[in-house]
Amino acid sequence: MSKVKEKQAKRRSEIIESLIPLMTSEDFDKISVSELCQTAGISIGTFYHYFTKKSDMLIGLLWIIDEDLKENTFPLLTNEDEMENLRMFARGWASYIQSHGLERSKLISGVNPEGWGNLEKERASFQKIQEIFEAARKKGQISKRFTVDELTDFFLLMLRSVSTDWSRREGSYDIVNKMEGFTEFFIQGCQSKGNGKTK
Amino acid sequence: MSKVKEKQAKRRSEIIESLIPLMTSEDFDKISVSELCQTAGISIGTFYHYFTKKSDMLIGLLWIIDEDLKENTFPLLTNEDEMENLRMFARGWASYIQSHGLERSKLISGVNPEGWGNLEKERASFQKIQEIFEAARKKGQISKRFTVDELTDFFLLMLRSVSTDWSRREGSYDIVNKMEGFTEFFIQGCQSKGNGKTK
Amino acid sequence: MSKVKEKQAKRRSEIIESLIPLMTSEDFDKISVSELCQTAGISIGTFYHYFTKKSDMLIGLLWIIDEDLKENTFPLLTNEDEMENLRMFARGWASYIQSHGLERSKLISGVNPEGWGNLEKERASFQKIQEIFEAARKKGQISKRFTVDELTDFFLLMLRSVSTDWSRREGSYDIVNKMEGFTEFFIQGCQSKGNGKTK
Amino acid sequence: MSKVKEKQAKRRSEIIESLIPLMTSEDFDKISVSELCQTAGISIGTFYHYFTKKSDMLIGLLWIIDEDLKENTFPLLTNEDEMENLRMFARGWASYIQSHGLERSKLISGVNPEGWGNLEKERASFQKIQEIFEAARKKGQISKRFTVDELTDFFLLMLRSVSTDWSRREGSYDIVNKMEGFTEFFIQGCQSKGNGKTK
DNA sequence: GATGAATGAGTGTTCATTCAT
DNA sequence: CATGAATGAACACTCATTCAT
Repeated sequence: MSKVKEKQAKRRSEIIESLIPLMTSEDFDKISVSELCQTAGISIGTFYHYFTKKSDMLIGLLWIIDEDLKENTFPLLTNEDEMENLRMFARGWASYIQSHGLERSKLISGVNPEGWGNLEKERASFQKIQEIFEAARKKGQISKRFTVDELTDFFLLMLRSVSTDWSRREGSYDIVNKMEGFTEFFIQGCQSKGNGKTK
Repeated sequence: MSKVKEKQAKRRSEIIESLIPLMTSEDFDKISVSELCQTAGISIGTFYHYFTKKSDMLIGLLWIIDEDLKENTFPLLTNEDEMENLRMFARGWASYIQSHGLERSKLISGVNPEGWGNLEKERASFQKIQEIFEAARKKGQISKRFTVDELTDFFLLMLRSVSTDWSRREGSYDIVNKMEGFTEFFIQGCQSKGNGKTK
Repeated sequence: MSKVKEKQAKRRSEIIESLIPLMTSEDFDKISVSELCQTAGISIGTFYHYFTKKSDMLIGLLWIIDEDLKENTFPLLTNEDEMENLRMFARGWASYIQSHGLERSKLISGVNPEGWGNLEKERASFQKIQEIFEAARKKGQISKRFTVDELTDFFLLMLRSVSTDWSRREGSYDIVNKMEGFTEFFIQGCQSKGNGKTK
Repeated sequence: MSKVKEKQAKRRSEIIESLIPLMTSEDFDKISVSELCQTAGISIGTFYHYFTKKSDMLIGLLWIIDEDLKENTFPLLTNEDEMENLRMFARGWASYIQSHGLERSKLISGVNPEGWGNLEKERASFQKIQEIFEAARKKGQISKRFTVDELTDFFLLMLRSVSTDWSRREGSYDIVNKMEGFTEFFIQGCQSKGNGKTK
């Protein structure tokens, strides 16, 4: 990357970083560009100097977060037991939130899933989780009642759910611990064989 | 209710009913009032005759659905075993969807959760589920790892998740059966005691 | 047409009429919608109530003018001698300008030909002139040096040229008489057989 | 001119030359400065180093073209018969287009006549044609029906018309020959004495 | 009760121009 | 000389809401 491009990329990241709190506290569609600019302390012209379209900002934001995830969490997911990888993923995710502050909690698992079309499906986190479940299915670790897609959706929903709750309570408890609990919840659930109505 | 009021309420309901397909197929914020009116076959003036604000329509819609739920599903939730009530609720909900068509599936558990403020929390379905979990907590049926609010959120997320998946696949499988599977998934999960890493 | 639609059409025409002076004095692209609205004494909302896009206004304007032309001038163009029809067209056009005021002079032959794409080619006036030249070609009344398209372009250019001049001089001379002169200029020119360099 | 100034002028010309294809293929107003810079391979800063305003570029462009015209075509216009000078001008112009490629055809007679204010009237080509018609008037070579200004306008319109047509057909015919035909058309027309309806 | 014309603040986006480096 | 980051007014267009008929 040339010096100029590098500088641009840096500034772009700075702007994005400054917008994370706003982005996570409100629906993206509900935030106007001028609001975005006021928050970032830049002019509208500057915004459009760095982002071609409003939605480019969002994509940039997700990209930054995914890069972090890829770098720090994905390398740890090498266990033979896929359920262990699931635990690892959840733990890595919870730690990430804890070290980067409240705001990002929603962004890893998806900010505003509705209306994103296929954007979410292309994201690193989504794909990684899907990979794990696919491997688990092959190894016979998960109940045949549920499809891989369903479990992926559901696992992401859980991540979102815990993160939202933690945000709502303003980080008043240990999210890593809580996350472990829910992960077990999840793992027990998806391994269940019967229909629960055993006599 | 006076004769006049009754007539008004009836017309209001008619309008709402005619808008359910549209409401469920798109994000409420993305639908304009004029689009709403065109679909319902009424003028903008008429719309504002029956609804003070655009969002009143949405509230009315949810109210209608909740009424149905209250009338047909709630009376069945009288079992001593709260987990059984949970199963009942899920089954009632799945049946409702099956008999009323694809479109309403999202509306029971919430159309556009984000940005609703506290609207969701005031809804009958949310409150009923919360009641069940509170009772279950008192009876010691659920793990202490999770709060009632968390479980309520999570259960609703699951309902949404299954319904969304079913919509996406255009009703290609038996939702009642699928729902039972996920309910068991859920029940097993929330009864889990350990953290899964105990040897 | 229903009562409502009729009323709408009337109002639309009123708005267009009130904008003719502005439309003819400046490049359409250079006039902003808000300027248009201020001139017409309506709000931006009202403008968009009657016209879907800014350019719809322009099309409406041309339509009104063409309708007038069709009604009053076209029926006269029945002479066997096509050059006589050309004279008639030019005279009808000049009269129209004289009775409707300065402003419309440009609009018959085209306001801003550049960037119109094929809009101009679809206009009644363009097509009528083309028809006349085609008939003239068949009857052997015009030199083979020039194509029908070229002559049509050129004749319209002449109309525009005279009208622009007359506007510039604020109607200080008799346009009908002037037009006759130019029409003869034109007719002599397009009947020329040689290449002018005969020794 | 100082060495520095000279170098500046040279660079300015280079930039202008590199922009001719773009300038002639699109409406000047529709081309943004950044587009101009990208095409010329310079930065926005550099552009504004050489041109005070965007429109300065256009004026510079016309100036270059006019210089060429002055140098190569004007010296030939010395015939006693002004109509011969007109033929010469048209021929010189057509040759110029043929040797410099399609793109410049519009630029000689004017790129975007509308909205130029008096810019066009100050251009060398306009003034030269006007001089010819003035001389012709004095010598009694042209009909008294038309003013010098009208004929000048009209002659330029013809040049534009032929050039536009040639561009549109991508140079598929011999423009010099075509131009001769139209010049004769024009000359015959402007020498006409009667009103054509005399018996 | 029913209508739809009218409103105007608000939206995302463009772009000529300035200026510190 | 050259750069491109920064600016902000301006643009076309949307839409929830009001109100006279």
